[in-house]
Amino acid sequence: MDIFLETVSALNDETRIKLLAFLDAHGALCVCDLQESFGMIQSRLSRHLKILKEAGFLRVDRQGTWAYYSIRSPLDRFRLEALAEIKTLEIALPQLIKSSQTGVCKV
Amino acid sequence: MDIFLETVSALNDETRIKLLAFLDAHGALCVCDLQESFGMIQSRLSRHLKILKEAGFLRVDRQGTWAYYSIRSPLDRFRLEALAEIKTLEIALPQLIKSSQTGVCKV
DNA sequence: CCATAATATCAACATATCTTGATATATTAT
DNA sequence: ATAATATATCAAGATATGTTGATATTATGG
Repeated sequence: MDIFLETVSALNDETRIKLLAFLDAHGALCVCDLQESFGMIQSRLSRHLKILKEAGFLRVDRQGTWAYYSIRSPLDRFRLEALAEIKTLEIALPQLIKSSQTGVCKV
Repeated sequence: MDIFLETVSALNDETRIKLLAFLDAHGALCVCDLQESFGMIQSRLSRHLKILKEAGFLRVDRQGTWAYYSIRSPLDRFRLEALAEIKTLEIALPQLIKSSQTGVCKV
């Protein structure tokens, strides 16, 4: 029950749904990239990523000071279905800005 | 997005998860029965049933003053998967008390 | 029409969640 | 060690959600 509630609770936020769709579309991205792409302040992003990670949706790979977030694989059935459902939604996602690669990243 | 969020939001509550599991197990029940079975006050139940209904999980059949709630059918894929996931959870459900049939129903 | 019963809604309060800005932690380079 | 950068955490305020008790609505029977 608790795990299911944690999963559902993680899905219960528009920002996090967009993050899942975005990461699903673009693969691994660091907080920096997401910050630039979504025009969102860093603490807010960090919080949502943490919630998605703890709910089993995301994995993190740390490389130096960067933290690359991506969709966890494999996902169990329900999370996979949730992600599939999210992909069917017509969500306006931002343009990807890879500030981590252009060296422009300034928090 | 909005519909998905409404669906997920409806699932984001322990009481409602139990109600779904209970209605799935027992079929159509009136508020009265649920009230007795769950030992829950009527306004609280009514609220949760409304949320589940508006999120597309439940249907209501009114017979006189009674309102019989049951799992809506057919359910779309995601809601079906959610319900399936709920069924896999080991939730302690209350005993069914059909006060509507024993005539004991007193709100 | 009036009373009763089942259900729905409302207002007030409590609790949880989200956002923001500030601060802390961790890693790399000098 | 110090500085700089990326990320994480925290505290405070704003908003949303859940619970309760009271009241409203709707249908039935006398």
